This record gives sequence, C-alpha cells and structure tokens, in this order.
Amino acid sequence: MPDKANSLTIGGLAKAANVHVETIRYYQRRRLVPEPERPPGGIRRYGPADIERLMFVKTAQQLGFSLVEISDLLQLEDGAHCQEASALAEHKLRDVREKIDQLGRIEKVLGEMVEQCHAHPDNITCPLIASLHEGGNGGNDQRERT
Amino acid sequence: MPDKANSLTIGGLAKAANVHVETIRYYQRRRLVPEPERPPGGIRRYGPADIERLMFVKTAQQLGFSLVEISDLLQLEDGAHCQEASALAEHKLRDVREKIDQLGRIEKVLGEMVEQCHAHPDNITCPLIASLHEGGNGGNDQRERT
DNA sequence: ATTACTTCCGTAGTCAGCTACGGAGTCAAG
DNA sequence: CTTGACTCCGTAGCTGACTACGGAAGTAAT
Repeated sequence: MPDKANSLTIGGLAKAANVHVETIRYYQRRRLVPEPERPPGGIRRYGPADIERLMFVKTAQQLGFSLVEISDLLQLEDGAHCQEASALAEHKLRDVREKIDQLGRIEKVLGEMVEQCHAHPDNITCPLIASLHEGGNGGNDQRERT
Repeated sequence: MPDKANSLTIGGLAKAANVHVETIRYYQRRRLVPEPERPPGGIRRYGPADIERLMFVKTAQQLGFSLVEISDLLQLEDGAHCQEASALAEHKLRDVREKIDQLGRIEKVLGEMVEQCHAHPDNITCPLIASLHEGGNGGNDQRERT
C-alpha cells in the first residue's frame, strides 16, 4: 500500500479532510481509519490516502449510512475474501439502488414543483409523500392546486 | 384533504407504519406529523394519510435527511407560499441530485466488484473511496488520480 | 531554553433521535 | 361492573456520533 508523502500531522489532516481532530481520533478508536505507527516518542504522520478515507466516511454518512455500515463498505475497499465480500457487496448494492430509486422519485416531484411555481406563482403543494410508493410507473402526474 | 376512514388508534397506526407508538408521539411533539383532535375525554383516531406521512419520514431518514430537513420537505407537501417554497425546493433538489450522483458512483463500483468476484474468486479490492471523486460530472471538485 | 503551539490520551459532556416508565383515564368483552 | 389491553401525558434514560477538557510531552521559532 503506497503512501506517497505522509507528511501531515493530525491537525493538517483534519483541515485537509474538513473534519475535527477529535473526530479523527474517534474514527481511529472505531477502526474506521487506521492509526499509523507512532515513531518512538514522536508524532504520527498522515498522507493523502487518509484524507480520502475520511472524506469517504463523511460522504457516506450524508447518504444515510451508519458508521457500522460504512465500516462494512470499507472492508470491501480494504480487500476481503471474495465469498463474504461479494455477499456484502450485493447486499449493499441493493441498499444503494433502493436509495437511488427513492431519491429519483423525490427529485422528480421537487423538479415538477419548481417548474409549477415558475409557471404560475400561486400556492402550490408538492405530492412528495405519494412519490415514494408510486409503482415502477413513470407516470406524469402533475396535480396542482391553488 | 379528505381522510377516508380515520379508524386507527395510535397503536394500529404504529403497526401499519412500522414504527413505535412512542416514536409517533415524539414526531407529534416535533410537529412532523399532525396530532388529531381528541374527542372529549376520548381517544385520537388516525387514517391512511397518517401512515403515509410516517413512512415518508422514515424513508427520508434512510436517505440521510435530518428531522429538521424532513420537516422542511413536509412543508412543501403541505403547501407553502410559492416564493419561499420554490427556493426551498430548488435547494433540496440540489441536495437530492448530489446524493443520487454519489450513490450512482458507489453503485457502479459495487456492481463491478460483484462481477469481478464472480469472474475469478480470489481476493479482491473495491476502489470505493476513489469512486466518489472520479470526474465526469459536477465539475468543481478535483484531485488528481494516479 | 523559553515560549507558543501541537500532539497524545483518557475521560466526560453534548446533541439528535428515539425508547422506557409510571400512573391515571378509556373502552370492549365477558 | 370488573378485567385486561390500550391510550394519554410527562419525564427520564438510552444509543450513536461526536465534542470538549485537561495535563503531560513533543516541536518549531525566537
């Protein structure tokens, strides 16, 4: 595993990945990110790979994954045995596709709403809730109300 | 907004929406879901619209929205004035599209991984982290890849 | 080699989002 | 008209994910 230039201290890493130092330590305790060797009586150093990993954790969180789930995903990144890995990957893939699907429905309805608002600026409602269980149908329902 | 048959007690509603009774009460306190009138010295009744609303909250949570954000989204559902509503909708639309984009990248890499595993079942790693900033879209975030 | 800033590490506190508890009231069934 | 399940309501406790605190020790610039 190549670290090009592990030159950052934990403070620099935190700045680079846009998280707090204490968050990094917390993730180290949780084994979400590796804790590099401490040179005898010295200070740990970090590199670009650590920045990436932290940013991945943050992004995955925004997508609704818990730290436990993220740790699963990172096991795939880190290389696991194929059998278990592929089972996990397939499971996560279903999760991800469902999320994409639901977000797609929300996107559609929000988009329609914005258009409607531009078209005639009255009061308007947005059938967001209904969007989530509209069957695979791509039906264009544009219900409006004043 | 017509409720066809508001016949459920809070317990039935909880079962129907697959949440705990106490969660419903909590959401009522937070004004995420309405608290129906209590008939003098009686018990509140709920209908299908309440089930839908609860399920929407749960789904949105799994997609990474906080309860505050969900309450914003529900304001759109409930009908707000066009000007503010459309600003909010546009903002949320950007959020949603970004989430879809990121999930799409993760999906792609997970999918590839599953295939690879089926192809030759050795140890394998999955460039999940890198997937999130693979160019091709969105534009303004760059970091050179090796 | 003194000063000012970090790092390190452990423990404790915070905030969001529930979840449990307890006592009084309601209601359908027997 | 009692029993047992459930509702109502307030308050307290819990879990996940941080965030803050404090003291010793490392490090960089003067």
